[in-house]
Amino acid sequence: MGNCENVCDCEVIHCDKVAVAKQSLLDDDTILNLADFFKILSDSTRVKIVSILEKHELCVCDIANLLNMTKSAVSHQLKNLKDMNLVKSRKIGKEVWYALADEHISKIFDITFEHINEAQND
Amino acid sequence: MGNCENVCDCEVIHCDKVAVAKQSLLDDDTILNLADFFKILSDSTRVKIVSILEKHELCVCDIANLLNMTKSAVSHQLKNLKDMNLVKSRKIGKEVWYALADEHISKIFDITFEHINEAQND
DNA sequence: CTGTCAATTGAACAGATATTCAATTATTGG
DNA sequence: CCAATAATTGAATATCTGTTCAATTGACAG
Repeated sequence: MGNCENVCDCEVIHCDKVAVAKQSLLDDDTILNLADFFKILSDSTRVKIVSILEKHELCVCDIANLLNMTKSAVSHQLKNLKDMNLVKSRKIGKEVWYALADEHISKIFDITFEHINEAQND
Repeated sequence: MGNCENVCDCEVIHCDKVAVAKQSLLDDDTILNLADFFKILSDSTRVKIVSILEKHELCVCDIANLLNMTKSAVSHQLKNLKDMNLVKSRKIGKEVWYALADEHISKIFDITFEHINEAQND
């Protein structure tokens, strides 16, 4: 202890363990991509939208009615979801129909359910 | 169109589709649990911590050194992670060792990687 | 062309959140 | 008991984010 550089406000660290851990650190880009992906699912409104589009293709107005929200608020969130490649859209006349773009989301939701349910049994 | 109640600022919606979608809506509690779970992974610092603890049990000071952050900042985030049952801790003397509490996270990370990588090939 | 309506957009505001800083707690060794 | 130190805690601040509101765009019908 103390024979390796401390870059924070600690005096004693476990140098060998830290050195090993440092080698398997993910690069910043990967970390940021992961965080950004989870961030898009960190809001109730967006989770609702995704869980709906998982099963139904709907237009903005439909979703707004389902969630009892304004078109504007829904549209803003749909844009966020689209930017992150979670939903896709197709325009038909004046309406824009949205659907889920990726089947990974369903898997992630399922595993997350498992985690939540198990965590509650503690 | 127009023969079902509009609760938002839209005039025309697809009543039948909305009615069907309404039946399969997840309840608010479930939605909130999902969003809260993803929220905990929506921050770079916490993703880093989780990805480290995925492979190594470390104390607060070790993590702070690895991430070049203060103990305080790391401790705050570890508390958040622990509150959401993502990490567990054991105290040995003055040190507190943290480790991953749930193996679901690794699966979720893997699937998310797939999604990110595929999305980039568009 | 003109009016209507679904959808998007940008600015503004209110609420949430990550880090910092200072103070405190808990444990060990002398 | 006292000093040292790993860790936690709470308040404060700066930044980020979701919704609202008003204005605009784009497509269709007459």
